[in-house]
Amino acid sequence: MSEADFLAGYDPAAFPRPALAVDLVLLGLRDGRPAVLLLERSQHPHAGRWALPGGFVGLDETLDKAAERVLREKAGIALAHLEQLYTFGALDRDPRMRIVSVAYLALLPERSFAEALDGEAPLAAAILDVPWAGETGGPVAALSRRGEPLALAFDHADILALAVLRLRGKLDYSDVAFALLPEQFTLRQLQDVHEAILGTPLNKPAFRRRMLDRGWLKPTGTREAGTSFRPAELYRLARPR
Amino acid sequence: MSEADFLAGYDPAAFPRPALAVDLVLLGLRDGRPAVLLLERSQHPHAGRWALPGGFVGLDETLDKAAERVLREKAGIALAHLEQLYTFGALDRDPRMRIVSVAYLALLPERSFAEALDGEAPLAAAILDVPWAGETGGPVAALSRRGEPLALAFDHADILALAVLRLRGKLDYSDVAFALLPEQFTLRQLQDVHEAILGTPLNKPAFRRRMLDRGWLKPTGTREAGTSFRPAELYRLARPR
DNA sequence: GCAACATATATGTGACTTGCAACTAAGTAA
DNA sequence: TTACTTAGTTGCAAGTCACATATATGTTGC
Repeated sequence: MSEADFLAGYDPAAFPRPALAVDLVLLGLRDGRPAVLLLERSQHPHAGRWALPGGFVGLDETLDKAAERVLREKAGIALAHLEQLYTFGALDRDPRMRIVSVAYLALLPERSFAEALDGEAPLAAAILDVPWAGETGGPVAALSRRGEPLALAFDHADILALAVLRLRGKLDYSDVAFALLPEQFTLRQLQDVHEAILGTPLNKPAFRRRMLDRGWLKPTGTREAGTSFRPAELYRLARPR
Repeated sequence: MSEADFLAGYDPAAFPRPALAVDLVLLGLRDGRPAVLLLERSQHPHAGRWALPGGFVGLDETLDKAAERVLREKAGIALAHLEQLYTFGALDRDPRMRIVSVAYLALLPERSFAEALDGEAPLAAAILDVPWAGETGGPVAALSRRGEPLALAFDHADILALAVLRLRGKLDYSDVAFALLPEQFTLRQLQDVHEAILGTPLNKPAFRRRMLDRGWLKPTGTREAGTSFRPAELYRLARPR
């Protein structure tokens, strides 16, 4: 925009602006299935429904910083892989006022996910039920521990659906999968992550070859402990994330 | 966010909000190279620099609608493929005040691109010089007609770089390329689009097979006109976009 | 009407990738 | 020592892709 256009068409004091928020999809794995951390809303609107942790963007913080703050304050998580997902701007997405929300995807290794659940924040885990294959897209459901679908607040079902879609799309050509694993992991664990996200079984030798040929993995020389059978080699990311 | 959190932590009247804008990457092809339409800024800040067309998001319009409006009002383009790219929220991206901008990618077929250039809006075309291969990523330059790099305003160089990156990534598995072509086109034209975006030559028979095997294309039965050699078959998209 | 020409379109082939099944290796447990 | 379970490997068929080559079909010039 030119400054003339700007001054002529928009007086920042005179025209009200949409509010700007960030919402976080806190995604991890539970029992080999994708899961998210949600907050139960106690007040209307959408009281009793489940919502993504979110917060407003301060004037003095970037979007990424706002997402980190929400991660810390609302979920009690110090560190996680965070990436911007999409910005949702429907007029009626929040009944109170116009709120535009920048959705972020946070990927939590199993341990962080469990710690966040046990922490101060009143978070609950919900299994993501994805009824479509590949990158078809479509709605997803968040299931309670008993397998019942949870009612989601606002447009958060759409945000969850997009999160799964994006993750599936990036899984094979990027290193996001490692954000869901501890620092050291076996190839089987890596395959389990891929299978959980994609929702389909993968061929073991082919997967192994592909991963090792990529050159991202470095064997540690140590093996996993505590198994009652042959322990697998532990790997780590060669170029740390 | 819970409503309690919301009311406790954020009084919409008391706390100032970032301004929210959309910026458009108007992308087309010129002489087999990717090109964008830019506006020269006449006022400070960044007077004399080149900027993406943009505008503020109204309280009563969605992000997509705001992008359509900018497309119409600032570029005089009635219709184009529009998709959200990324939301830029650095604190100092605009020296006047805090502005968060949702960047959109608009894809223009050659004809729309030329019409926009000849229209009312004072747009100029700039060739995109992409000095990296594949999806490496990195900075891009906008070149004037004489091949000199143009000084870009704000963080618009970053936005352009991301636009190229995204387009390259989506080119092969989505149908975005067709948004850069007229309704009817030859396979050679389609290949030219791919080569221009990717910045590398492609193998003809392989490209042809891949495209035809996808099942997206439908031969029209007619051929291109005006060639001084064997005219190629014209295709259209089977499932219109 | 006929060759020259330029490009469209099709075919053939070897290198590489992927999916699957069967195999060997290495640990625990009894 | 043997049974068992999972880790990790090997071999091969099917499919994909890049490249070279061959054929087809329009225009242009004579």
